[in-house]
Amino acid sequence: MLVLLVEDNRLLAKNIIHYLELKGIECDYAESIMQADSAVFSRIFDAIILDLNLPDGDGLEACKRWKDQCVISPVIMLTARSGLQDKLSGFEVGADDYLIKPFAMPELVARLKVIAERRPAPKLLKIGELEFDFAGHRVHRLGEELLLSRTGWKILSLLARRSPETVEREEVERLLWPDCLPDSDSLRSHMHLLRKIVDKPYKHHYLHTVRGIGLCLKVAACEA
Amino acid sequence: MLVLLVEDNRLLAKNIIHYLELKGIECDYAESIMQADSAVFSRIFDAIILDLNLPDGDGLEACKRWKDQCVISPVIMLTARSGLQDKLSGFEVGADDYLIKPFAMPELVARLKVIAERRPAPKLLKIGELEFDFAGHRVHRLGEELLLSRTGWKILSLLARRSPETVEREEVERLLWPDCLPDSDSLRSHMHLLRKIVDKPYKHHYLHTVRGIGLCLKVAACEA
DNA sequence: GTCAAATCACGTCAAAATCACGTCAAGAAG
DNA sequence: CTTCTTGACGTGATTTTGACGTGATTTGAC
Repeated sequence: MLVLLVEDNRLLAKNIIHYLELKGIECDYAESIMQADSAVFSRIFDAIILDLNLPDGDGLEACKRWKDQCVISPVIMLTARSGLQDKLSGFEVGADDYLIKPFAMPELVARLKVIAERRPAPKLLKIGELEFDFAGHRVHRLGEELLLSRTGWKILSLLARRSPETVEREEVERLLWPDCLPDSDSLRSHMHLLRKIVDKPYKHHYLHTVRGIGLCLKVAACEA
Repeated sequence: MLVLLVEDNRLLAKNIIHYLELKGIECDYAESIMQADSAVFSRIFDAIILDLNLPDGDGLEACKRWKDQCVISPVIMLTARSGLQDKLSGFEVGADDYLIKPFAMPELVARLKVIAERRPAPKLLKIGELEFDFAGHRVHRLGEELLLSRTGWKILSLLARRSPETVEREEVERLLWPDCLPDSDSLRSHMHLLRKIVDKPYKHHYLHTVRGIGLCLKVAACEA
């Protein structure tokens, strides 16, 4: 089991990580929302432990954003906010469980196990004629499956999660080549390949280039 | 949504039922374990609210029995027993959530909604011609038992639990070698062995490779 | 201000390099 | 003995690279 711990209190974090590892649970660690974002979108966790008071923003917002963007991993909120309204806000933005500080480690582990083993049924995201299944890593257009390469899927799913926002070129490149951006501009080729599969065979085009900015995936105005 | 409320305090029960119905949640009612048993085995509930102190026995035992007998409805325990050990016992026997009395109705509803949407972790599972017995660590295909190695079982059961999701290669490897991922790619060999037993002797193939992503086990489109 | 040249961002394509995977067999570990 | 690991090989898919064309945008001299 692999969990992501998002917690800015380093001492507490260290204790949690240590305890989880004793219990055979592997643990990635983020101490800010920014760090958490890049972790969440780069791999799938069996669960995310989310503190709500973070230096660079509110955990509630982050959780809502993740759920809106079809992040599958279940989220357990870990916080000192103990009011009923606080809890309800947590569940409102998609939390799978809510544990109040101070808490007992064994209870955290018990709840982690429950939410990790019983995942929510995968939801499908529809954008026009496109239908995304993030859990199955598949896309369909008008019922037909689009056979994408690994890179093609990565690009398209990022754009879908952000749709109809425009995603900056650089961000797409960071997703594809996290270590070092390529000297040449091979993203162009990938977009070409992607378009050939996603848009070319169909009437309407969903992949758009915003010159000088980046890329976006959205329903064409004329179609809507 | 249909829930089963198991609670011997009639006044509290009436309040809960009333509140749930306000929220559009249908509610069956049992005031003893005996009544609960007959309800649980006669229909499938989206969730079961289970009080632990009942006139004819302990809720913990009932819960354990249900889970042992593959009742898939999630159970939320509702009790005055607030000790850590009580909670752990609850999760131990398969509870999906644990709420301490006194509680706020809106929180109960929020938690009900979360657990009702989750996919259950069954002990028996059928996927096409395959039949899994997770407790007994056995698989049958068309009635014949498949004799798997320890590793083979681990891989296949993970894929089955997640079916029809695609499980990332890395996650399968983490399951097999929790400590350190192997330098060489021996998962390929295991898949080869596994396919020889699971798929090769039969017409339809269930094990699929999603190139660049991972593996999945599912009923082929053409078969359905 | 305006016009043309230079520059830039992008689409297109194909060849080459690389990678992921299925297959198998021999050896190691239990 | 069975099971697991390793490594080698072949194949086809994927990714990268670089070259070329086009139209937009900037630049700078007039």
